[in-house]
Amino acid sequence: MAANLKPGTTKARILDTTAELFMRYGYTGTGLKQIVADANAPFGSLYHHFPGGKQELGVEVIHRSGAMYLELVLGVFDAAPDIVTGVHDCFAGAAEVLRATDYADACPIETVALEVASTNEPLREATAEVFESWIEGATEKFRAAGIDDSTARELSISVIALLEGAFVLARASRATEALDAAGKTAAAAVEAALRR
Amino acid sequence: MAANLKPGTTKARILDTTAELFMRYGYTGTGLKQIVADANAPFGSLYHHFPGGKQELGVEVIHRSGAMYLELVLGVFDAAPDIVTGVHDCFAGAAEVLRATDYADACPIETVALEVASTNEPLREATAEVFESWIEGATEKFRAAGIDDSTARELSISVIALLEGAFVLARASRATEALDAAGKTAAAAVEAALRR
DNA sequence: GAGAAACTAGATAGATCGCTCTAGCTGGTA
DNA sequence: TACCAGCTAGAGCGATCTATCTAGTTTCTC
Repeated sequence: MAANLKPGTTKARILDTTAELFMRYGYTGTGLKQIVADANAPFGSLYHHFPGGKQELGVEVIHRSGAMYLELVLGVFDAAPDIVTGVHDCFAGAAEVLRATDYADACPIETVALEVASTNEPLREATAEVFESWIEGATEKFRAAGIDDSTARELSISVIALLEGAFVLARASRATEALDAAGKTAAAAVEAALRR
Repeated sequence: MAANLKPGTTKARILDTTAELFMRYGYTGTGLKQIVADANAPFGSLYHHFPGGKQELGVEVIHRSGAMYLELVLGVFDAAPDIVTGVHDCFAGAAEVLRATDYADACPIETVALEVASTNEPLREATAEVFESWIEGATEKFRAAGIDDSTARELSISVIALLEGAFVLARASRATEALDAAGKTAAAAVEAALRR
């Protein structure tokens, strides 16, 4: 966990920089030299804070980014008057961020998840844990709105899949049409579950 | 296009091998040395057939894999008695392939699409073209079933996003739960569009 | 203020990256 | 047979990759 870690420290700068680079260039596409350069950190510090090297850094970044993103999305949910609006706002917000960052900042771990799924067990497990935490977080919200357990979980998985899938299409096409369409479908799926 | 290309030739072997490696290891994660080794091809042949190097090879692999996958999915669609069953069968078939290949063979271009979206324009455009061809192919099927144009396109995007997103979750968790859930949601979305 | 621990700093090793280069081989045509 | 593309074959280049190593600096504790 990246708890009680003072912001602005070398370690925090390395983690934040790495998270950003992972979003844009992926795991294999991000070099350690580039990380320390962008983070204004000396190379030695990297291996001091992460003796396990790139893999240990990657695991920590995934957990950290995953936790931050969960909080961000739950915040959007809590600010909305109901869960249908909440889901809609998540997709709309994601579209806005994507446009503002020239289609770079989408999901912080999606690219890494696909890259490492067949090559690096510790990293794969980290991404699986993050996705599971997102699913559980969303399931809790849907259950609280009166949707039964099994439906709530299926719905959570589908909404997250819609978001992740739309990110791929949106980044490839450099357009937010996919996020708009997926957002509509996600909201409709939630409405249908509520009516059941 | 990879039309009229005899199978078994050096060029075809290179293309097929590269496509498989891209699925498992992504674009940056796949080395040219590994490609020629796996394809049983000499290094010189690679640059003879693809003077533009890795990028030209990548573009051709993306177009080729994209066209093959489109045909595969349309085949599943045509074999089904109706489009709701067709969509369901696509997700079920994908789950089966994933299980059979130890969660390696999902979408042939998704990983590459995310990797190159912010780093390589020609490759990014190739992935965007493939996704657009898939969207148009699905839209045509839905329109043929009586769904209006704009709804059909939104539905196509959503179904593809569900599939791509489920691939990420399934490969990360090494389980097909996400494909099952996304498949149910996709089928429900198609049913809803038909009832409109 | 002394000593230990934490951290910074960067040169460098060894492997691998994409790519270029020159030869040699093969099959079809004159 | 002579020739010429098309293709095969792989050595090797400069750059870059992750990781290790030693040394210097700062910060905290007693």
